Amino acid sequence: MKSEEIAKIAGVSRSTVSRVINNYPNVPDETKKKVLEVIEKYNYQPNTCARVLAGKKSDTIGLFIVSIADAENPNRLYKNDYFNQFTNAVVDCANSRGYYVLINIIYCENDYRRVNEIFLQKRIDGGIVLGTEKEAAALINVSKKGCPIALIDYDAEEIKKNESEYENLIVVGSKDYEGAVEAVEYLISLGHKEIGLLSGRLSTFSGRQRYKAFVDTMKKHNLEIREEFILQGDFIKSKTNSAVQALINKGKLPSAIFSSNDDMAIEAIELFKYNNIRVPEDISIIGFDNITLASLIKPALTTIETPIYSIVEKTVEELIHNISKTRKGFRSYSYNTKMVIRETCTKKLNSLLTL
Amino acid sequence: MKSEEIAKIAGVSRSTVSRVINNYPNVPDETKKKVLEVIEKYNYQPNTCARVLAGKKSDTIGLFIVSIADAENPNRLYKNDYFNQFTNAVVDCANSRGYYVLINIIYCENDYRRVNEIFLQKRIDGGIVLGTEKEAAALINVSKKGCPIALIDYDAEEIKKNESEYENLIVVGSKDYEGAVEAVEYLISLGHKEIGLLSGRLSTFSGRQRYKAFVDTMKKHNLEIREEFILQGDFIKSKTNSAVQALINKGKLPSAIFSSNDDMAIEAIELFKYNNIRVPEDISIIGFDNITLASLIKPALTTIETPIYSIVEKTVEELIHNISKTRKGFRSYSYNTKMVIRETCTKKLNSLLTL
DNA sequence: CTGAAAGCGCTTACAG
DNA sequence: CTGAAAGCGCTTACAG
Repeated sequence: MKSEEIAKIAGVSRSTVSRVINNYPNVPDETKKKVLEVIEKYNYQPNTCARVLAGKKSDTIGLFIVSIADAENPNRLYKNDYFNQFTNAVVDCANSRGYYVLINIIYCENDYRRVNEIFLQKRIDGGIVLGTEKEAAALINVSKKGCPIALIDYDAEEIKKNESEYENLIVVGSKDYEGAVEAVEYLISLGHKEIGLLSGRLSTFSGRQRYKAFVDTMKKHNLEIREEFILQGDFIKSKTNSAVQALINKGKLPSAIFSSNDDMAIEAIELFKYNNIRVPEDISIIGFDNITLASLIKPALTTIETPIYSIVEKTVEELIHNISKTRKGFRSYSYNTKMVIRETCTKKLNSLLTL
Repeated sequence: MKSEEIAKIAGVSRSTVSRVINNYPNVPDETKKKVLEVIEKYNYQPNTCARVLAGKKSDTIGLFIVSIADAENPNRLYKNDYFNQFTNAVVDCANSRGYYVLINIIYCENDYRRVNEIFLQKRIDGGIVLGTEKEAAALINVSKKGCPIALIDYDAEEIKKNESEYENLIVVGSKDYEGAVEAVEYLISLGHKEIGLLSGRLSTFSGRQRYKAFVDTMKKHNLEIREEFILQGDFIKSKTNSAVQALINKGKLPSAIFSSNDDMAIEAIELFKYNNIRVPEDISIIGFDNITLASLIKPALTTIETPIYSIVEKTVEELIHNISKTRKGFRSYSYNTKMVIRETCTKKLNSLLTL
């Protein structure tokens, strides 16, 4: 069934059918009604490709999930709680605003060009990039070519320097620096002085912010930052496992750890348990993100919550503004985090743990 | 950039450019090379809509997630571990085979027609429906209109009766009946006689299978099925919560429960804990699915694992076969489940719990 | 207010 | 082996 057939049955021209479908103002109610009835009766749906080819939007948002670091895992997304929450929030928010979502996973650096390809293929009206790494420059160029792009977790300051070039770009994220400061201050307020860091990938903005906040806060309190207590987990469970195991093997633990995300914190807790190191009695640990798991593990994880749903909702809304040109110019938004105190942190005890 | 420009630069016609792009056999290597170089140089990507309009496939699979039962929750997918795993597996499998994934959530019965709409709009080459309910008849009709559809978790026997009508349909699932029998047999083998059921939605195939397996196995062992121990959780946390709380209020508990999925089992465990009922000392509980959480909660959940990744992989593969007509006719596949013993089930103790 | 016609960017018989 | 041309199903100036 195509518009011409609808037109014939309704006794009008294709043009009029099209005007009805696209809500043109100057169609008399009677004509409109007649056409709509035929459309309804025959369950007619205009061919999206024909519409796009004729100049309409595809009403589709591309979601690009950067999963480069996890390259060794064949099923990258399959059990990643953090990405899951984002993905689902994007689908929720976009669907409820009449947009379709085309999901893509960026497995390797070479895959970055897929963003450009998919845009050039006219499959999407705009894109959301999640887990943006430093190498994302290519993406930013896509936005220069006219494709509205929203980056989640990216350094907005860097872009602001040349703001005028980035008309089609949006950056949304959370106040990770402030959140991480709160986490470290909390540990210090509990009496901890020997505090370790489980660091995320420094090629991500959030990784760098959380790292910097740790260093700054320790310095502010004149606390020593011991190199052996800085563990490079890179937001990856397997890396975290080796790093923590190496620390345990050395025999000397900090009394508390700030972990740059919950995934790593949970991995560390599992490993401590396995080595008969009690959390929080022997070592306190605080995470970041507040993923679903955080409240369900035992002991329940104390952490800093990132407001994922708010971030995604804003991202989708602003992206749609850029797509429909109802707003323009580079914009960035940053949401407050919130500390969620549960069971994995306690006051520094006097007794020192001997392994 | 369009194919005509590429043609001009390469000194050939549009037709030849198209033949190169579509790998026609009778293009001399030299011509092919020349065209490919220009394409490469200018980073040309053919417009997907124009291709589809001219008769090509869209290389896009629609993923439809039926989330009707959760209608009271505004962010339906956002924190649903079970759907997450499926979604991500679909994206993984499809992307790695060169297919794009268009995700849609079916919030209410009225949304079912979106499957048809999206297909008529020519947005997708085929669809996967997850969480199919009995009302899915409409979907099956879509497949009759020529859109390849794969149903996950649906009663294949019902379709087999009129198999020849369903050329474009595929059904994939797990052997839930056998898995549930194994779960109940396990509880019985531990000495339990008073066994309760936390039942899933009976409008789903898996819900019915798991229910039937419970009843059959109890009968087989001449064990009484007490009506007050059959709790209708409908696969929903809030419903489970009320049902379990009502049971606790009555003051008489079974010594073991078979829960039709992990989500409900975990909810029940939380509630038991809150009421100072110990798992597994006071009550044993076994789940179904083996979601990520199952191994992480404390006590870790004993459960029946559904091989999600295998199911999805097969679904995507067979759907692509139907799309590209390399295979045809109704087919169904069912995967074995596997019991995963952890910490929530123990031998029936002699001491009776008094609340 | 509305129809005829051009055009969107491809693919593919057709003819040579 | 390859080009000219028709056609895919829409939208939208254009003209009336």
